[in-house]
Amino acid sequence: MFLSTVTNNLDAKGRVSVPADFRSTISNDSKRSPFDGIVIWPSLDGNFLEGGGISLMEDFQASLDLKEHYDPERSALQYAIFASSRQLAFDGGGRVSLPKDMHEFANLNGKVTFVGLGRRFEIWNPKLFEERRESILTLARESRHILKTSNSGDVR
Amino acid sequence: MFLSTVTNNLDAKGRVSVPADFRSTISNDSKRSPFDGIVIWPSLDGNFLEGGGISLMEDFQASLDLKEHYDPERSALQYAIFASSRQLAFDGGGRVSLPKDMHEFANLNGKVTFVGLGRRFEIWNPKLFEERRESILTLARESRHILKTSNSGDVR
DNA sequence: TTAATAATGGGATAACATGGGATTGTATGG
DNA sequence: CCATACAATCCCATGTTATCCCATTATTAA
Repeated sequence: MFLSTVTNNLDAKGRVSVPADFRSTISNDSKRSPFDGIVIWPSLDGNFLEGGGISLMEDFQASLDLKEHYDPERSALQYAIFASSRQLAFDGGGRVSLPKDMHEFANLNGKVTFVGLGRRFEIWNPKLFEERRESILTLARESRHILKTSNSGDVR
Repeated sequence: MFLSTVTNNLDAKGRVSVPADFRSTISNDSKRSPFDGIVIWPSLDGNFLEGGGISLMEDFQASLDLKEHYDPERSALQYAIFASSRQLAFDGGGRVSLPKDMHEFANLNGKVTFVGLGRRFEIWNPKLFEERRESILTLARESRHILKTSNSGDVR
């Protein structure tokens, strides 16, 4: 499970260390398929990247298999995620190198922020993430009374 | 699993490098049947090619075997895929040579784009692919809220 | 303090995509 | 049956890019 938020350096070669906690999450989970690395793709929700272990893609594959072949949703998702994604292998130090087009998409330079979100994670420009975080937390505060009454402990 | 999108050169001899990731996907998967290459066929959905490893054909075969011999769907698919497909072996450098009729069908000249879609991939004229990609991603963005809920929450 | 885990920098090495020539194979006609 | 022409395949050479490997520093744990 991907938890916590970590900011690491993006070096001149385009490499960045994946947080050690994320790496161990991936290696624990990847007994099924032994790709030692991550998969990332550009988000549909904004200028940041989304990612996870290869098993995330396999789960996704399985859910696509349930849809009809001609289902437009199915091909939309295949293009948006499978076709737009990249597999990035870890080097000996647990780093991956982010492709240049991904740099541009997510406005990455110097530092990148990994945001753990359970099954998957996000990769942000730290400054943009801070703005996003502020606005989302504001929203959460405003609506927290709704959360209290509407469920008993299962806040997501 | 076939992931990401890669554009490579089509040389004067009609050869093109299959992306290294695709090749390793095929060789990992082909323990069942050791054909070192790909299988391609003209798509039924437009002017592009579809393809995969030989194991993909075996999966098709298996699902066709579930249908009755006289099932019209069965023979239609046999004609559309098995009869229309070609096996293309890798050369020493991981290239295949695309037959001329396939060039014409998919409007290939100079550069070709490999699009990973999980179990299979597509081969496009880069320009045509870009148009298709734009329209599909637009659709995906518009319906992404639906997509989120339809995929057990966490996979977008 | 010492050892162990992480993150990071940089040089050496291997992999990949690509072009061109040489060789083999295959179909066709004599 | 052999000879020829054409095309397909193999093989090697190249530049570029990515990856491997080692060294250094910082942080944490024993």
